[in-house]
Amino acid sequence: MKNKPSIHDVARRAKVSITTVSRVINNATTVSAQNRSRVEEAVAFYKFKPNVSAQRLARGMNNSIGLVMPGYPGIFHSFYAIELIRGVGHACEVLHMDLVFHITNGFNPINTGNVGGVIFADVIENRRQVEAALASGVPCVIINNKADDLDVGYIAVDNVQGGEIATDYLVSLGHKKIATITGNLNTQAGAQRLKGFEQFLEKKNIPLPQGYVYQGDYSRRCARFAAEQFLKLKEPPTAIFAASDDMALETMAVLLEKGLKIPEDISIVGFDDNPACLFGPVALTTVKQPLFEMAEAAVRYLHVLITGNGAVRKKTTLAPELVVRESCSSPKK
Amino acid sequence: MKNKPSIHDVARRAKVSITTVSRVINNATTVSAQNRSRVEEAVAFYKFKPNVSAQRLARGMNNSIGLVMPGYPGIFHSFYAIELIRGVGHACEVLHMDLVFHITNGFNPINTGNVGGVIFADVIENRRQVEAALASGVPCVIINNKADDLDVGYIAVDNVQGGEIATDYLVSLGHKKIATITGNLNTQAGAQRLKGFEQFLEKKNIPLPQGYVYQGDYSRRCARFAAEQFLKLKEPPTAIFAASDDMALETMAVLLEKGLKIPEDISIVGFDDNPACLFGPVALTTVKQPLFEMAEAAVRYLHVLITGNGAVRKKTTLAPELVVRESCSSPKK
DNA sequence: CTGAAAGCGCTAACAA
DNA sequence: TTGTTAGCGCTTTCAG
Repeated sequence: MKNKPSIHDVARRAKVSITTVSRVINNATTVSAQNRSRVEEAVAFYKFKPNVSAQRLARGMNNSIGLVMPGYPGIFHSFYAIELIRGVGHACEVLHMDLVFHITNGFNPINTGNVGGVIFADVIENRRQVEAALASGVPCVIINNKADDLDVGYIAVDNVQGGEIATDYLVSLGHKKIATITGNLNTQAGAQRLKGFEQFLEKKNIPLPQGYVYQGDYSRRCARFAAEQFLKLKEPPTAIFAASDDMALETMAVLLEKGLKIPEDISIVGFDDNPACLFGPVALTTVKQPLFEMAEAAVRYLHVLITGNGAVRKKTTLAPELVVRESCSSPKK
Repeated sequence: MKNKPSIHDVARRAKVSITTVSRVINNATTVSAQNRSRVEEAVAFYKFKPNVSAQRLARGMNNSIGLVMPGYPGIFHSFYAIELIRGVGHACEVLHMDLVFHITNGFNPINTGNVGGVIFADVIENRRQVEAALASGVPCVIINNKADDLDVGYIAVDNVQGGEIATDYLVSLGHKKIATITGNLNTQAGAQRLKGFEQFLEKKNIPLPQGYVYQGDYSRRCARFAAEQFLKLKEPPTAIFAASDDMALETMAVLLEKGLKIPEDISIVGFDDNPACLFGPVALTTVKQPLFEMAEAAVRYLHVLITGNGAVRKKTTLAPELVVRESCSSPKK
């Protein structure tokens, strides 16, 4: 249980001042080659690692970013959340920032004093936390929620457009009876995908009968119920737009179990581009959203704000993209 | 962009010393009611939050824990990893510790100087990181890997036993032709579940024909291949033990597609107790391992080591448990 | 190119 | 119960 070596130990061994050691650590150019190599030797000798707390305190700045995610059940098993975590984690590693991870119930205020910036993975029931963070002065950015009423940067996918392109594709194939299984409508993504769907149908004068909109929550479970409901309708849909790939997959499973053929009997389009959908009986046609990239962009955004060098666009909207595979075709006559 | 209030501002407004403020912040009992309420008023007035870096520096101690996870592709989409993250996150929140999240490729040394303790979510290709962390003197704990050759605490499930109880159940049902789809055999869990499987079969003198062990990697993709292989055998198995629920699910899907009935034609047991397996056409019989609890236990373990109060058991092995549902029955005569 | 000295904001003896 | 006083380990002027 040895004491950790400090900058003083290194300085003593290298026979220089702690200032010089500090310079070497921070790659300052103003150190003679001789001193530099002596310091490096001493650093190696002691396996010296600077104390991050001391650095942060002295610099008055913090190179760690907080990722706050809503803690509602199931979110951590969604492709969405995982991709964000991966993207944020990866970008942090590249930029040598620490990722501190907060799960929030929406009530406990997260301690923003402790991080240099914070990413809100979504804003569902935690607006107050965003406001508190903003008020405290830490740089913030919101992912996947166009918070236009808040003075905060965001990086979001255009989910209305996502709903539209999925629907457009189905309509272009000739479908007139299109149902949807929505995501959790408390999430902006869920609400906007539905909006895109309804909006496009209206524009094309395609009716949306009662029972064609099943209010889901992104879970496989509800997709199962939804699919069963749709099948019981007197006029079952010939195509289904599911607001997540997980739900689309479960829908397909139900349909297959009932002996239906995909896409011959019924077409499905999902949302996410979850790689799990490449395998299985029928490769899923879906709407791809650049989750990983969004997450990375959020980290870079904060990095610029924290370090103060560079400029950023405050509000970024990314376009989703249709990925055509095998789960859709024209309806049978 | 106001400057953050410091303890001095609070002290000045409350007309006390900074020490008293510090005492209030840290819930010391030795503060008069009067002073306490004045400090509280001032804290509220300034919305004062202590600077965590300064606290850590002054205390010489760090209440944050690092979670190190291997970064190989796909891990973040596994039930296993997600449950660990959830468990660690939850426990950290309860204990007021920060969770700093490290994704590692096994090469970059993680900076342990920066956390009070570290949890290794598994030890696959990162033994050197564990050794480095240990050498640096930070408290460490390993989850789900019985690293008996390292002087470090661990909390692990008995995966050999897990493989045994799954096999035992199948054997007790009367099966003689049992195949397995293994996990990634580079993981201890994968190797040990296979060991339990083989060991039990040997004990019961049940032959294990060539082709009955498919070396998988926990992914759905390989489960699909495995299932197809098994079906092509001249003597297909009447039961399959899959080393993860994901693989079991995909196996069931393949079997169902081929027109087989579960469990009448073939029995399946999985591993994990992933809630996704409750739904679907046939509820999966599986081996439950307490992932969330393991993760929580790891955090508590470190918390004790870091704060120095309390005692801990250094090596903990948890027993897995069979969860019987509907995917197994006796083989047809 | 180098080092002395003054903090960063807070905690923890130690006295009072 | 309170305040004074040293640091915690590092960065950063500012002289030299």
